[in-house]
Amino acid sequence: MSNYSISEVSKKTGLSHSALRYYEEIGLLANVEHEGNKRIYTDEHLRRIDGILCFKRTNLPINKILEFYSYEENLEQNIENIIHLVENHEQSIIQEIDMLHHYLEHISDKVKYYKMVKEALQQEQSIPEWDEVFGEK
Amino acid sequence: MSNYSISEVSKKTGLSHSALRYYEEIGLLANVEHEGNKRIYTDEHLRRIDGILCFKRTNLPINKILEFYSYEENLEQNIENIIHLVENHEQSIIQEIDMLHHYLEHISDKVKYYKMVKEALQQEQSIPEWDEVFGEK
DNA sequence: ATAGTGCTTCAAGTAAACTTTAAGTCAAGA
DNA sequence: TCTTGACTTAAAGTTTACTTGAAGCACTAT
Repeated sequence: MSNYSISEVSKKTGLSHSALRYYEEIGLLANVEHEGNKRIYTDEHLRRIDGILCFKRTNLPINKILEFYSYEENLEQNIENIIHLVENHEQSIIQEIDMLHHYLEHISDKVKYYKMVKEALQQEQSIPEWDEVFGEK
Repeated sequence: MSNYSISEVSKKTGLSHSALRYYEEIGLLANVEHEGNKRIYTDEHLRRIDGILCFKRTNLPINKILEFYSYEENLEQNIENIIHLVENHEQSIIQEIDMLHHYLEHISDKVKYYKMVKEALQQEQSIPEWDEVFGEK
């Protein structure tokens, strides 16, 4: 079990100093000891930040992340709430992935189309129209 | 080819009146005619909005969407730029999907874990610890 | 003694993407 | 004629998640 300065945590997690202080201020990162006037982070904090980043990167807003950790503090009373929260989040990630897959096709079609346009320009041919190429879609 | 009021477009696209006016203001939705004091949208506009929403929903920021349509206005001069933009965007969607898949596993583990906790509570057994269950990960 | 480094606090500022508010226009219906 | 409903403009306000700035403390190196 080691202790870390804010700079070390920043380096390890990719979060800025100010973000770390902000998370502490809003109660997302609790129990950070202040030795003298300096913060000391532990491995416990690093694990918590990992969890926070997992939620953040899947677009769970900070107030929901706060909600999650508040349930964690009193798990027995909030077991239904926490299951509800993580299941909802799981579903929203699945839907987000689906949506991205769907629109990715459209974007890939755009890539194909503009590459055809480039070819046509190089060959001094007429520029293909979208509907000629992807008319059926 | 029909014409549409702002309310009709709002209903069809899901964008609010104010969002539609905002898009026009920043130049994302151009050539909207104003008959008397009212906006008239065409099928052309609806297609454009479809395109905008495809970009938006895949998290391309508005300034990049503006950039895309500015290249479109002068495609021959900007064919390289537009290919670059859409290819980059395609890659970023692919990466985003990968990341979501990755973190989805973690979230699904959380779902499993809290369901086990719930079971244990109902059976009045001891609450499993995370590391006992997912210790290897 | 002085300068530099790394941290501190607190308040104010920022960016993106709209939304809200206030005040007004215009045409149709009772 | 009066009101209602859909629309208009312009400016200010909102939300989220931080970032930046100003001023200061504590320790080390010169």
